[in-house]
Amino acid sequence: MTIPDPATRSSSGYSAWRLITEELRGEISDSRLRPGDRLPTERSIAERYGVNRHTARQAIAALAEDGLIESRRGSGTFITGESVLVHRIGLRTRMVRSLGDEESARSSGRVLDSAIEAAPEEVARRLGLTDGEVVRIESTRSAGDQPISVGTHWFAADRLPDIADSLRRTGSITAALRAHGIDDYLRASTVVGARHATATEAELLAIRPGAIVLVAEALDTLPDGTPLQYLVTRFAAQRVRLDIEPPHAD
Amino acid sequence: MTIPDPATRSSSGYSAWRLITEELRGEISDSRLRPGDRLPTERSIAERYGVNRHTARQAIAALAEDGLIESRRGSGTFITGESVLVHRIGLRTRMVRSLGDEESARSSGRVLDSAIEAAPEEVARRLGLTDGEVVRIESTRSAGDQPISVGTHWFAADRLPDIADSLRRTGSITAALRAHGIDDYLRASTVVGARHATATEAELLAIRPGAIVLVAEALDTLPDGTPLQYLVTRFAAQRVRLDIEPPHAD
DNA sequence: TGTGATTTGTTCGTATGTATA
DNA sequence: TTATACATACGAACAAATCAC
Repeated sequence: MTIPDPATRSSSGYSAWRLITEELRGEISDSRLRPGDRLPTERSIAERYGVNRHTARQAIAALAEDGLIESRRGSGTFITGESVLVHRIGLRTRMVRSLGDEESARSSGRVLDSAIEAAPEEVARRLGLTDGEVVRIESTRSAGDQPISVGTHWFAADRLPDIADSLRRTGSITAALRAHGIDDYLRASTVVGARHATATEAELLAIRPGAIVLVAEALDTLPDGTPLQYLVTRFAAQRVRLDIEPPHAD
Repeated sequence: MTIPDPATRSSSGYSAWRLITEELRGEISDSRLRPGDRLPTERSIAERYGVNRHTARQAIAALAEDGLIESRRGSGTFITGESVLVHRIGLRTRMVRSLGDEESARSSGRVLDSAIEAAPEEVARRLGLTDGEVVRIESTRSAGDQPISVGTHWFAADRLPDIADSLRRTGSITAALRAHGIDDYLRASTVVGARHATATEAELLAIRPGAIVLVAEALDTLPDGTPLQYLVTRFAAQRVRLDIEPPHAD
């Protein structure tokens, strides 16, 4: 491929860097460039297409945001070959299950931070609180050494004032709730969206700032329907798919 | 906010443009900048933070990719105030339902293209075909004048050879299947991911190239479990949330 | 071990094109 | 027509991380 003149390009509606992006994307999906392979250097790509290094960089950046490649300063840019985890969203399933296999056993959660504070409006509405305080917990979950998700959990503070400590001890919501006499809870609703990661999220998830996160906003209730936990979980989209458990046919 | 010296920044790990991005993002989510408002010009942002216009542009570009803002050449950059549609994924619900409301009535599908061809491996596996041909249909769905999703549908060609024509006539999968004597079908599985849009998808969905699409990969079956339709739907993430119908408690 | 070369990351400067007001 | 504002692209410089010798 050669980059056309600016005059030709302007009529076609494609800029040089977009053409280069598509070209490189093709080489990756055709497996001409395979996971672990090193991409040519910015300079050589720039020379190959007869453009400035900035232009080549912009093309490369677009691929990096898709998680197709990963740049390492001083070293080079490499084709990523990350395995995809499938996280099941269901009535009772809260596990991370690997497509490949036995990784699930090594899935582990960790509490980053917790606080008791006034309930934000949205949270109060979801938890059915007219007014009052909530326990907010920030957590992460990893499978093996790969971070999978970061989550923010809210519980009514009057019902479960020290849920954070239990969670810190057990490393699992289910176990922490059991310690408070709650043996079962159900997923009442889940809404999924996607956006770019914030700087903090990117750091916690070990992805590039600007990479995509899947955002799942969910409400867990007791079997009788009482709201228990409102949570917002952000998954690294390049590593995770959400598997929606089908509703049971009546 | 002031951008610290490069020396100070290098220890903090944040570049100037990232700091500006976060700052602007905060102003938008705090509603200090509201939908329809105009962002300060690149030049004034650059001056405000004492950086080069390129640096300001890089910060602004990150917000544009999130769909938070929209740049119009010659005019300015504006805060987008797109309404969010909630698309319900459930056992039988296939409608697009607006948060606001009455938009749902104006939801309409359109067939872009169809062909009968050999089943790709993945599709054959999902549809339970050992070998054979499939009908592939490319479609779009809009609510009002806003494109919501583009979808690729696959049906076994021996079962429903002219499903494409029926779909073209009726504009609805449900109606098209009814015309072929199929009165009911169920969602058997859904897997959701997210990635950046391709150039084609961006054009069809009226989003910026590089904006995010939610990708839902699903299998519909007859009530007896026979695979009926395998489909991959791409939603404009900046306009759509997927609402997962909770499984019924036994 | 250390030193220089390589490679990516960030920033500034400048120029030109294109769309809009 | 003119001015404004965003889009793309080139050139230069330096920083930071890594690698090869």
